[in-house]
Amino acid sequence: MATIYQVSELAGVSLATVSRVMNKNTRVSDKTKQKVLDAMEQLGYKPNSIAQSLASNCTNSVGILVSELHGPFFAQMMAGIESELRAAGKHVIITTGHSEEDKEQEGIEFLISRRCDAIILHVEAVSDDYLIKLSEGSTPVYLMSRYVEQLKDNCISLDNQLGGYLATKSILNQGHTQIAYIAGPQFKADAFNRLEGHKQALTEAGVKFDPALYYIGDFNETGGSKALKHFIDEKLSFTALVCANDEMASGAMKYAREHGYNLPNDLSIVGFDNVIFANYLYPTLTTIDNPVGNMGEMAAKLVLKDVYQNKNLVINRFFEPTLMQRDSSAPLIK
Amino acid sequence: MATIYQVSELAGVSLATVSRVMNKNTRVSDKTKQKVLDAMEQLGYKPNSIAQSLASNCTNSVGILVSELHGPFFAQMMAGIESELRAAGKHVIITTGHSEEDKEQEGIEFLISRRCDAIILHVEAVSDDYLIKLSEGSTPVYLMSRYVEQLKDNCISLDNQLGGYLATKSILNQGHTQIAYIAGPQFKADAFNRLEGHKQALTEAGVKFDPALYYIGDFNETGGSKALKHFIDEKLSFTALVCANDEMASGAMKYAREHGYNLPNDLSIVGFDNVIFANYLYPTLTTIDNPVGNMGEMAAKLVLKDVYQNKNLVINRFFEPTLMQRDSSAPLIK
DNA sequence: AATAACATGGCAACAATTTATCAAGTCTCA
DNA sequence: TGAGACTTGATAAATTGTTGCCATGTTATT
Repeated sequence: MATIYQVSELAGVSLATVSRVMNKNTRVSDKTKQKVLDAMEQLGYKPNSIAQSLASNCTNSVGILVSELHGPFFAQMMAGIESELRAAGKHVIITTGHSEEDKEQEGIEFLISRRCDAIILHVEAVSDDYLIKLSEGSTPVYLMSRYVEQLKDNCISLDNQLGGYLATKSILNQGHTQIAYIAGPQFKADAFNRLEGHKQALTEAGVKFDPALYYIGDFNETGGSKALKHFIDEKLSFTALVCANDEMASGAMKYAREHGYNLPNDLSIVGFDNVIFANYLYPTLTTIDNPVGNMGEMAAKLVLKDVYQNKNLVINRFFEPTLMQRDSSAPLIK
Repeated sequence: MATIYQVSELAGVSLATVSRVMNKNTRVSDKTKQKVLDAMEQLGYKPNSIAQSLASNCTNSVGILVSELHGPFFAQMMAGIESELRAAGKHVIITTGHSEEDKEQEGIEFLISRRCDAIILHVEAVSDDYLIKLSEGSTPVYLMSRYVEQLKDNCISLDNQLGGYLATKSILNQGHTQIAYIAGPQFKADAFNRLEGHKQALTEAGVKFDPALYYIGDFNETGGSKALKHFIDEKLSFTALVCANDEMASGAMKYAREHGYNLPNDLSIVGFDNVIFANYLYPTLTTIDNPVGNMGEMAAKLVLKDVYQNKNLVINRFFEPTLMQRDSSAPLIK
């Protein structure tokens, strides 16, 4: 690979001048500039980004930690972050945390040891205190879908409680009062807040939250199937089922169908996230739209603004979910 | 951040000794080793990976280029690659190519300019010649789901033709002979070979390939809907529909249901890839299992073996798809 | 013609490691 | 006690840039 020295030699200019052309700092005459650019072209010169990083103490890379690489939720988030950063010439280093405290910490340390200019985290197992301490270090930390008061300027969050509220409210509005709820793991802030919203809607409607109609799933399809099996095996009476995400809703739908339920007449089901396939289930899944792709883009913009001094970016740290009424939920038939 | 100098000072040993401890090359007495490790611990020393890369000409990073970040197919692939590399202390830099020639080239150049130790590509738009030329450069190139004869040692591929064959064969075995086919974009090798397999199965069964029952979709859900609409609008007669991937199959299923079809009795549908949600559609989708996660792991192993001298890895460059018979396809009712 | 402004060269310091080499010291064992 | 093996230090070169400084040369302005 060609080095800056070879470029300066071929162009017949000094090393400093080549550097000036590259960094657009000081003025260089158009003639000289062209000579240098031609030489670069001819040699196929690409600056060694490793050496640049060492000298400038800036790696042009942003670390991302997500729970899982697969799954439509994280995919949309990463796509949002990547497209925005890529357009600005930055790149992403992606790691996974698997929602386990030690793996999340390990992933974070890994990203920091790679000297990322900033890290964007979707962490679930690590404590608030750890995050606060972490952000006192030299690497700027940004949080997705998690709100920590002391770090509020660096949080991009969704009003999950509102989402949970909207989901249950839509079901209540359809006349249901016997409503089962499949929650996500309660150590995950998203899952906890969605449940809070569910309770809020119930309270508001004067319906008592029934712990028997509450089950904690794992956010996967199988968790949804298991949960519904549990409710049915317990011979509980309910006409609607609210799920903390679409995967569990689809698992529950499958189980319901296999056990003779006619959807949505026998059971109304609502999901959360509005992942792409929610619209291709049968019946199409009523769910809460989670603008996770936009949130990813916004996180990237926030980094570009804070860390890379990209001034003219308008930042919105809060996103609101909306109801997507489809066919899997319907008015209660008396 | 602490440097190696500070460690050597605190430990009271020379710089060379610290380096020896880190790189486990030469023997160092246990006593000295412990002193050094203690000093590192105390200072919270993390080697600067940038400087390491510069000096050792090895970045411990592998570049990955996929078409899209979202979508279950790529997610599973990336998850496979990442988990394997991560376990070996390497990390991944991920970029997208959007199946467009210039974007793919740009992405590749980007990864090379970051001095990745190797790059794993799932490219679709770029030519074979370009790839051959590329692999003559100093960065080792590996190809996923694309077979180029001259680079065969660096290709991890699926027998897509066999997959296409199996899909159509299963439908033929159920007595269908009027079979519509929704293909993927034919410049994509995967899509092309799946179609070849389809034709092969037809020929073998003495059924003529009917161009009228052939439509090129875009590999997305909407493409599947559009294709089926086309067949129906043309008033063509067919009892089965084979799709080149699961997304299009799910789009077609949705359209069929919305237009009064009773699945699978009125129409048998088969997909390809066996993405997770295929099993949660209604009816559950008969499809061809594509072990893309395993293929990702294998690509990572290949890199570990070739580039990082990890000897004891057994490499399998060819994968075979298998039929997943589910409920969306059924014997023809006469 | 004097002065200022601009363009460029040349040089050196710096970033944090790896790698190599040579010399010196320590220890073991016969 | 002396040979040989092992451990460690000291030092320097190499990696590929960035950055800043001062000197020099070239134009433009008044």
